[in-house]
Amino acid sequence: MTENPRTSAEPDPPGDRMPKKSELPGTASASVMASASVAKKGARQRRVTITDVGTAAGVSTSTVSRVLNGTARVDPELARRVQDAVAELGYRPNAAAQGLARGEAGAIGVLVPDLSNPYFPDVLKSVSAVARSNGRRVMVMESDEDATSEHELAEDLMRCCDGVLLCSPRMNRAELVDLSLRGHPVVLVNRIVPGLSLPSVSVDFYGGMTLVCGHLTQLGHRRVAYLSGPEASWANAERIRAFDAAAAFGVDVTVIPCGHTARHGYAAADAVRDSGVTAVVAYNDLVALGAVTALEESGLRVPEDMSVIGCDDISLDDLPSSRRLTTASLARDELGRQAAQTLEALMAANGDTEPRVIPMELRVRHTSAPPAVPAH
Amino acid sequence: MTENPRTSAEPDPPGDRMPKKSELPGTASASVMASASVAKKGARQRRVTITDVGTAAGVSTSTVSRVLNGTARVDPELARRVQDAVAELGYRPNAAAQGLARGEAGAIGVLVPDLSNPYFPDVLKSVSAVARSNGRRVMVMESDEDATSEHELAEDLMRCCDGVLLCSPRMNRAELVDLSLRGHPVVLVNRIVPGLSLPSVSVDFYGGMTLVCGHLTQLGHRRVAYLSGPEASWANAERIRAFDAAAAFGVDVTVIPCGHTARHGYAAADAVRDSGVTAVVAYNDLVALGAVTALEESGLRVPEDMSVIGCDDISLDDLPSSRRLTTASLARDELGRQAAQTLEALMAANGDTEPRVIPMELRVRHTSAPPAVPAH
DNA sequence: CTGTTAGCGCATTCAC
DNA sequence: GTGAATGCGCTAACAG
Repeated sequence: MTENPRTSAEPDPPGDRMPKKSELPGTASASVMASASVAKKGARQRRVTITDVGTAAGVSTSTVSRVLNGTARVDPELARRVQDAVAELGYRPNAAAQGLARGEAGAIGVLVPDLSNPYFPDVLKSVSAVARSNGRRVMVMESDEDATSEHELAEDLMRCCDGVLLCSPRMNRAELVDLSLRGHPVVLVNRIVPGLSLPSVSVDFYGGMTLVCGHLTQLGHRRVAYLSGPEASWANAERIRAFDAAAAFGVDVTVIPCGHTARHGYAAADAVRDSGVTAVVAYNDLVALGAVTALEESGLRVPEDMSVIGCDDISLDDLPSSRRLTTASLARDELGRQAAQTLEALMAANGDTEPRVIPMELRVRHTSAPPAVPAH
Repeated sequence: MTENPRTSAEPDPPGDRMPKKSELPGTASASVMASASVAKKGARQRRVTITDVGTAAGVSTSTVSRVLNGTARVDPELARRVQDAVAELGYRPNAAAQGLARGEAGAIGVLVPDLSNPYFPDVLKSVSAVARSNGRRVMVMESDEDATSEHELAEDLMRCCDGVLLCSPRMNRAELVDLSLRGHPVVLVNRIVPGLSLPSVSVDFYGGMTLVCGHLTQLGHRRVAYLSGPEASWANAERIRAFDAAAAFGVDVTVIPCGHTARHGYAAADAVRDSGVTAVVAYNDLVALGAVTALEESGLRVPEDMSVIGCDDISLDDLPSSRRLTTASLARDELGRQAAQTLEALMAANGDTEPRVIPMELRVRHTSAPPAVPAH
């Protein structure tokens, strides 16, 4: 034990200090803590309302509302009394009541298929940033890659949020149409459905995979495997579409059903070996790294014996790996930001946003190389 | 292109089918789609309310409410008419109004410091499972390891949720006390604050690290480094406390300030080398894997030259890595389940739950071995 | 500038 | 078993 004995355990010694004025309301009057202490947890006492505040401050509820929301000018003296009362009573506005009266919830919802993939938390961060800058909360829900529950979750979200971001939705077209008919702000992220009137922001996976194929071709690869992701994934379909097109350049792509996790990639390694390819492209970086692991465990060298290419470029920041994965990269923060902005515009009825597309770039790193036995 | 040409692109060919009856309400009447189509997105038309349904069905709003909530017996004929009207109109209850009237939001909130660590999504899954089984939504917020914003986010959550789960909160004791005084259901996950009246569910990190130290000792290690996590982390403090105690067994632990991500671990590798230890314990698996990567890149062999031990055991399921990390493991789903149940009990006023502790187990895998030059 | 009056959409007493 | 009336807590006209 050399350093920093244990100071980090309790940032503040017990009872050391009370919250600073700037942190908490309720420091204006000496009786604050006393009245707060009354709020024992046993007695589910009636929450303090705006009326209580008004009474305590000797003003009407409208005035309280005004100073709290800055809706209109209020006599400084009254404002002070209100704020004191708020602090004194520990008043917090009731979100449901505000929502009802204002006609909006003050929150946006985000539905994602899988939080375990660092990809989504990253997107979420920038979504949250713009949402908060607009004074809105963010409500996250995860469908766990389950297309069945997704529609219901989306409905839930729509019921309690002013707008919803559907990330990589797996639900079928009909369900999407159903949601789009609600007249509720919804934007699609990474899913483009022809004929659907929903704004969308998506990544150019087709372009990204085309770059990957080009890279592989120039390296001399001819036979390539693709570890396919979730069946209902639009992103997956786009990647496959790119491989289709690549056939014109002499690239023969074998699609191997796989999945979206490292575990899936790990399990698919045998099939990759057996397929006789010299390179494999994975649905995403997680799958790719899983595959690399299994491939190496089975005695193959990457990239000498087998090139492995990922997608999403999550490895750099989020994943620990001695393998610097060659991958298709995108600005996840930009994706999140544009999605949130599009939704914001929609909610402001400044809609009619045309489909936005985030480009991909090829990142050549250490898992791609010419094939051991060049084609021709 | 060998298989599965592109069928997965659109699960349903455009216009192929409408939602099945079991999936969606609104199929009862032939005019459903027609009326739904009226809901153009441009005209922010008034949402259909329970009154509209009542009118359409020729009953009072109370009756509508009754059939919708199953609150009381209703004439089957009327019930049918109500349900038809609901379907026809595409009625969805307004969450805010329900919340206001019922006096509860129908949701619980979960605050986590970092969604990018697979640890939290895992916990979230089981929290969601029990919440949903209780008919409650789950609202997730991320503080991004920022102790400053955490208190505010928690307040936000409390305002719109019936109960809140504070996971690994970084805020200081005073802020925690402030929240605990609100008389609002809150349970602490992975943070124990003496004298605080909040129920808690936490992992026995102390015990876990003690096992790790024992393992290392028996292997023959005497000089060990600890890559320390966030300063405000209780879990981090607990780990350090265990190292303190381990000193009695002749283990000399050097604490190296580090962080909570793989990148942090990667960056700290030099310091580990320089410290002259034969083994290093990381704040978590992410950090450990980052360290392994850097260590190996610098020419050291793991575990021959340096043992590396993690914490949380996320590598197995979530992380791709050719390194099977020796680590301290816990049942994350159990942690989430117990936390959610404790909160549920609190909300039902069946509170007074005593602190729950989730045990840790040692998982000896491939990154720990006897030191190259055994002590003595 | 401020107080009074109406709802927001729904659940829930009450009478019938 | 059903409808009418009341109120949840708050905001937004509306008068003053």
